Amino acid sequence: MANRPKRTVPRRPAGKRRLRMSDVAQAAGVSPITVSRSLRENSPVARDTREHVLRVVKDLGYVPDQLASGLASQRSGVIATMVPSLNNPHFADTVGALSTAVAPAGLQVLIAHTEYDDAKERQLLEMMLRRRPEAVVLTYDGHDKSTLQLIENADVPTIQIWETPAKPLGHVVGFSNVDAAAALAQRLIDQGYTRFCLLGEAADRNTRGAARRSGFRRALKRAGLDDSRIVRFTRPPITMQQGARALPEILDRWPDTEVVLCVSDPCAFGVQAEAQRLGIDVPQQLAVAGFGDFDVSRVSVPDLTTVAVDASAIGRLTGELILELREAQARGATLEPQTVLVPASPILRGSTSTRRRARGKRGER
Amino acid sequence: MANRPKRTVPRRPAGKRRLRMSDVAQAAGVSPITVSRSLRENSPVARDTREHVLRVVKDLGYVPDQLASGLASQRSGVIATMVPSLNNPHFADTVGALSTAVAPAGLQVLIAHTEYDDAKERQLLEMMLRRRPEAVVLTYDGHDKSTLQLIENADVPTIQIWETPAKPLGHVVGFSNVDAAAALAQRLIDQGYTRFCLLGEAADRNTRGAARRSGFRRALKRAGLDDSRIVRFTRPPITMQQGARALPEILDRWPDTEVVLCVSDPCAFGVQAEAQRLGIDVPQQLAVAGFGDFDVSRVSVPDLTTVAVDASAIGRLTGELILELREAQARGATLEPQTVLVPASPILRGSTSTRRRARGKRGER
DNA sequence: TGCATTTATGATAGCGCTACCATCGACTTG
DNA sequence: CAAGTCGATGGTAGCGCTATCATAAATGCA
Repeated sequence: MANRPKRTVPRRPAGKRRLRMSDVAQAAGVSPITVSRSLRENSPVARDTREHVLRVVKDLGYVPDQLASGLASQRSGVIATMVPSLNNPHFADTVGALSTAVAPAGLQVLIAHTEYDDAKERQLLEMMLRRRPEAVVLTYDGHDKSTLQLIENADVPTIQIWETPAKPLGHVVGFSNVDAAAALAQRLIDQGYTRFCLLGEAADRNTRGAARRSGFRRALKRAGLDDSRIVRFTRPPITMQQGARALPEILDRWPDTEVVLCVSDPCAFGVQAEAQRLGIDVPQQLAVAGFGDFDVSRVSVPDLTTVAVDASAIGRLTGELILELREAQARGATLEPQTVLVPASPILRGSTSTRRRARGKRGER
Repeated sequence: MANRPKRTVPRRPAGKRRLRMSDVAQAAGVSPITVSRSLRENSPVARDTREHVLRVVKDLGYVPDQLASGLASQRSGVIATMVPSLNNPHFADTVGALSTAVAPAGLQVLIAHTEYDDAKERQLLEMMLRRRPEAVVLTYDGHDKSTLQLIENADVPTIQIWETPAKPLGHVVGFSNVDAAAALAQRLIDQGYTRFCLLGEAADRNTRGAARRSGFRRALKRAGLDDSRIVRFTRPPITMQQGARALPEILDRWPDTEVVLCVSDPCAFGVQAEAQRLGIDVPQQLAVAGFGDFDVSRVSVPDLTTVAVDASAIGRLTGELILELREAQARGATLEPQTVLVPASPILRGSTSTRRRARGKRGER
């Protein structure tokens, strides 16, 4: 059993080796573990020792290696977040608030955008799971089976946001898109509107757009109104351009339409802009409503009726939930699946009239 | 030299232990290293062996641990990206394209948003450096000293995007905001406009907004025109609302203004919407131009004159550059600092008139 | 004062993977 | 046919950190 010779060449060239914890320890005259403890709060180190070590850390410009730390502690410090699209101010706000909320705990948010594609979602999720995230945040209700399997195997806390799924995978932070959309439609029905057209995406399930359409239709049906005037685009997100292109089709198929209910504000802005281009007065000849209370809806002329959602709150509350989960885990406890609701309520603005309207006006155009 | 007893309790409870590579190896009847090689392309494994191993991996639902892999290989698979704000369609496009470009190589993009705050930038950058990123992407020109020090110490390839800094830290993928803004202003000067007002952020350096203003002013100065009509907001990003609120001030201070040049499209849209609200015709009484060719600029009525920038191309080219760097590093080579330029050119649309204008029209309002 | 308890620090052994070198057999080549 | 070459696989020793246990010193309590 002859001893092989020790490694002759170190893996990293010795000349420009990166600083390690042991280098700091040596410089500070303590053991590496004391440096480790000094760098973490809530570790039993004498105040003087910690101050001294931190000074040395700063002087040397030492930056700890979180790959090593994560491997040893089995805590990656990563939160995996799947969003359908980065290019959506709401998700940007949510993710921003989430990362701000968890940053003090040293957690970072890793984002993947699925582009509303199941296969891509699965693949990206697996990529994220390799980093052993401490929580997975999903901005989706529907997921295909292999994705669900992946999450189940991973044994990681899951938080679904921007939704209230019928069968949650774990925790939930969101609101009911169905109810919020229905509430908006109801408000417009109350004002005397009767002929609605719905603008949204093709899918009939598993997207927020589908949920909103279903809410719109529920309100119309309950009021005994026609809920069959629907224009569908391919897949989300629906753009301003698509909204603009849809208006002529709507006017062509249902010339007496009074209100266009859109899956989201950008789409509604497109409709409104196209109406302006065509010389159709909003809201006198045609009313328009969106969903989400985007910036553009507050600035456009007239400003847009919509549903206000507090995107930042969703992110913040998600972050707080994650911190709770983490703390519970540290205590060896587990948290029951939580459902946190955030408000989402209609805001009536200039793009829909507040007075009861005479019927048929638009039909005469 | 008595042997201490071996650890009695394993770190992870044995019951629900996560699958490791050695489990896969055992199940497949090969050594762990063969599993490792099978999972990576370009590793010398017999085709049959690899297929067999991959099947076992799939059957067991094994997901490799990238913390461990990264630590051992000294390749984190992470690209650190600093953006000022997530809530900006351009950066969203750039980051999206970047992550799509590098995904095939197994790289993931870690994003931090600095909110245009130096201290925050430094802190977030250090957080990212702990993950030992393989490249750092900065969407900023100006950085304070301690940030620069951090990057220098980290010894990591750096790519500055959306800019062409005077003194680049490393590689660059972007365009000259100064030149692009000057080109837009020049086109408008060519059309006969003479009285310009500039709308932008407070800072005079180190932001894209400052660079654009300086480009606008350069063109005005060269044409012998007044470049002193400037309205400044606090800090970027400038919103639609801020644009809207600025218009009355502009009209008050310089009633004969012909053109409002804005630091970005959202701001320009705000100005245009406010003009509509005030009954000022765009472009007949007032012309408006933005920067960036956002969605809203193509849909609004009239559509907005702007500078088109290919945000996705910046991301894609950055990704390709990173892959090149990586490959070079694998060969033991190093790449000279590259500068990759993307096009950015003015687009004249309805918010500025294409006909030479009679002067003073607006003054008569 | 003596003993239990707490506090501060250290030594050791992994965390799960891959770099490095070694080995072995098959194949080529003069 | 010996010697070299190459392709496939494996053994070992880390990567840089922290969990765990051990130990020494300080403190509390009767």
